[in-house]
Amino acid sequence: MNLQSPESLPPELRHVIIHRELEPKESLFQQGDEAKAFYVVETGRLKLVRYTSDGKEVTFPIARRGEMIAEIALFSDTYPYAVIAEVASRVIIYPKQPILTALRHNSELAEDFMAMLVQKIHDLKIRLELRDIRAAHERVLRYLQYMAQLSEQTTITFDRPLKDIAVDLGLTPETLSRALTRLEREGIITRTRLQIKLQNLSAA
Amino acid sequence: MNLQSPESLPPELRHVIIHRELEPKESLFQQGDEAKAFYVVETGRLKLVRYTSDGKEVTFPIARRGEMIAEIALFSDTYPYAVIAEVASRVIIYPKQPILTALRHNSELAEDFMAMLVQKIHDLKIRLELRDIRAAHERVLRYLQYMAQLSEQTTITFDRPLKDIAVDLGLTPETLSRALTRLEREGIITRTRLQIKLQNLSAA
DNA sequence: CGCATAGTTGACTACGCTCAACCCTGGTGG
DNA sequence: CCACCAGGGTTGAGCGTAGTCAACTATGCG
Repeated sequence: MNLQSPESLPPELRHVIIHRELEPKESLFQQGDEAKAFYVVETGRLKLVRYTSDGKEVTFPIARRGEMIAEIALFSDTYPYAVIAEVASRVIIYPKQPILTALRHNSELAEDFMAMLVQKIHDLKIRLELRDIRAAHERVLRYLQYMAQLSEQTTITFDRPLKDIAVDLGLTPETLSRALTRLEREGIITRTRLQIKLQNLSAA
Repeated sequence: MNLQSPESLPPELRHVIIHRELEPKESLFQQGDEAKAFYVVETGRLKLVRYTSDGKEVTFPIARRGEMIAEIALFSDTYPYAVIAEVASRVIIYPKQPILTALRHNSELAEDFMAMLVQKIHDLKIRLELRDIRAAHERVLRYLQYMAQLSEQTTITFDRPLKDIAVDLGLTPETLSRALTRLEREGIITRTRLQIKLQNLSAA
């Protein structure tokens, strides 16, 4: 049972979910809208946009397939931010009341949901930790090590452009590029296009 | 019913929880230890430390009373990081199996737990968003606005030293100090010690 | 009264950002 | 098949700002 793959859900929940296709720039919901559902990304790439009281906006990327969007909706009346598709995307819609009811009555589902939340917390912490590493090349290296660890490989293949990785890391594409060439020059990684191989995981 | 205040818990859960006092520098658990419990901070201040494969360490502050620690333990076999008390601290211990059982059988408790997790995700996202604001004074201002919004006040009183705030914001104390004096000089805030008042929430 | 710690201020440095030019690749159309 | 174009990636030069180090002040506690 898994909220990321609806076909595994129990029938009473499976038939209340809807899919929605979004075109580039189309918004899934606006900041302040009534919180009616939470979502899971099926395909595409979206971003979260928050408008602050002084009118500026802060954005936050939502990239990965299977990522939850607006889980806060379940425990809040309105959305505290807007979500906008960056490219054509497809999401699963879980309407608030039905999913809350299902979570209450189906402990297995609730457990899966909790595990997803916990995982997300872990991911966010990692990302925040990375930001505390000032030196770009070290931050990138730590990121690569983390990715390698996840996939249990020493070679990482990116499924999206480096400039997207850069914003995830809080760097500009230029700085990321320089950091990678530096790591390569120092013999810590080798790379071909979007493939990067870590050389010696043990050494400093 | 609330995991942050044990007296509100049902008896079957209340009598399995334990409290633990930690002295400064004492560790709650080590990275790689078997995940036996998750925790909630009652008093004090702790930090999370992760040792990377190349021996360096990355830390992460855990400050607030009521904050959960190691919720990942519930869905993982080992702790992926260590937690160490920075000052004398006291935590509630929720042993893994009993709490998992309670969450399965008590949907109200599960809902409270999910709400806590969702809230934590929200907090982490906000913190991550703040890091994307490069200019120190703007980052600080955004942080102050966010704090003010939470407490629905225009005056913020800090319960911990500014240098702790600084690390939360990813700044050095010196830079935070300069940012605050700048905001004050520009008439955006006024302050006395650890009290800060936002002047005009509307203007840029 | 003195000590420890927090906070402030100053001078200098370093590193990431910005802007700009250029290369390379892949896709499209004549 | 080549010409063109668009986007990603790389490289370079210069700048700005946060970090670092150090000295000093303020505050609170024994």
